[in-house]
Amino acid sequence: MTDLRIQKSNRALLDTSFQVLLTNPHASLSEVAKQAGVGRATLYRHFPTREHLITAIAIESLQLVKNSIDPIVAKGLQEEAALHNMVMALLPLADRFHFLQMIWTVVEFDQKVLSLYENQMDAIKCWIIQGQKQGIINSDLAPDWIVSVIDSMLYSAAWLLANKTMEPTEIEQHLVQTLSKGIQSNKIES
Amino acid sequence: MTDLRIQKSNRALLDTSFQVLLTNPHASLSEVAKQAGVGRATLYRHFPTREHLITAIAIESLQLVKNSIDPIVAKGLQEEAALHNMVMALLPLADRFHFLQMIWTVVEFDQKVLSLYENQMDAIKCWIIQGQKQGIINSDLAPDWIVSVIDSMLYSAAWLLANKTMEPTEIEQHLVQTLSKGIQSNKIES
DNA sequence: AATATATGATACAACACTGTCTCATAGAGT
DNA sequence: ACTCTATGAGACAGTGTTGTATCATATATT
Repeated sequence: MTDLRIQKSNRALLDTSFQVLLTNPHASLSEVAKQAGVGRATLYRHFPTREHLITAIAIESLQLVKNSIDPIVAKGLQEEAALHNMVMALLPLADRFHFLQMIWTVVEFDQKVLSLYENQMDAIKCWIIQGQKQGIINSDLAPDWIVSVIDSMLYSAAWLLANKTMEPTEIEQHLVQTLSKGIQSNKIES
Repeated sequence: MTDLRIQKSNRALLDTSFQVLLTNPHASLSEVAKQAGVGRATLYRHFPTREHLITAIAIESLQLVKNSIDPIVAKGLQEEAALHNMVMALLPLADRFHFLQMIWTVVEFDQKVLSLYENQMDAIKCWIIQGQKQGIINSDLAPDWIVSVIDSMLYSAAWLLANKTMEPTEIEQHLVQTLSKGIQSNKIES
């Protein structure tokens, strides 16, 4: 039914352009196509404009994030371990966060992408608020602040990962530790 | 001696282009000149190329940061208050950090700027290491990680400030609190 | 094997931005 | 008041990118 060639090109373009644009948000589409091992014309057949391409990557990134987060959010934030799980689930997607954050400054996003993003952030925010009610998360801090901190620390982690200045496992530990101490409720002193 | 017009144009260009490029790193120089209320030709007289302009902003930003940080680093990190002071000194310059971090991904920096930046980061790193030896800062965390976290949290703060989602004073409190708890040594339990 | 179609290569016009140049003018310094 | 010069406006060529169109070829699908 569906031509294999289409799927192959599509995947190569989606994957490669993500990598390329992550490194250089203003790489030309010639460059992207070249790196993807695909003709420039083919790129335009799959994605009519540059904006379409970026939007597609953004949507896929948000979908990946959603898939990782949803089950954890669903379980609720009733124990400290949940925060740990969240960070561990998000860390492999740090580069996707990085992409969204970076491209945001360069491109005006589609309304569809915007609402996807906001829904995602709202879900985390509600989850945080629940954690605050449960006494897990420090209630002195505004939920918006906490979400923003999680976001930016993932960015940090992604940067250090990309530049290979630290070992992935070490970054994991540091991220969980710093974040936990930074935002957890200080009521619990065992 | 020095023509006032030169100074006026130079200041307007430096200030405005910082603001404009902060919002959109790929704004054209026409746009920059227009916003600065200066002719495009004048911009090119002051800064021969786009790279010269960006380099000039970067150097000024690093200088501002240096001026704020140096006295605090000089005092050393021997008490918790020092960390507080550092954050408070850096917060007003969060947008400068934001700029450096953002432009970094877009432009290959001059070697001069690069070494300025690295010296700055090294100074903070040494200061952190000192704090670790003093038992103020958590020794489990790599200095590189801590520097990166400070950097990214400032970014967070800058973003929230820019988007006016939170009050400046509230952001200050949250920033100091989250950072302190996140990286301070946990030996001290009063 | 025969047909359909996705692809690569290439040419093309439209467009925006860069950096250079010129010239009249407004505004500095003396 | 006079001179010097920084500025604004505009024209200009060069360049790179975008998006469209065409055509022969390779490769799926049937």
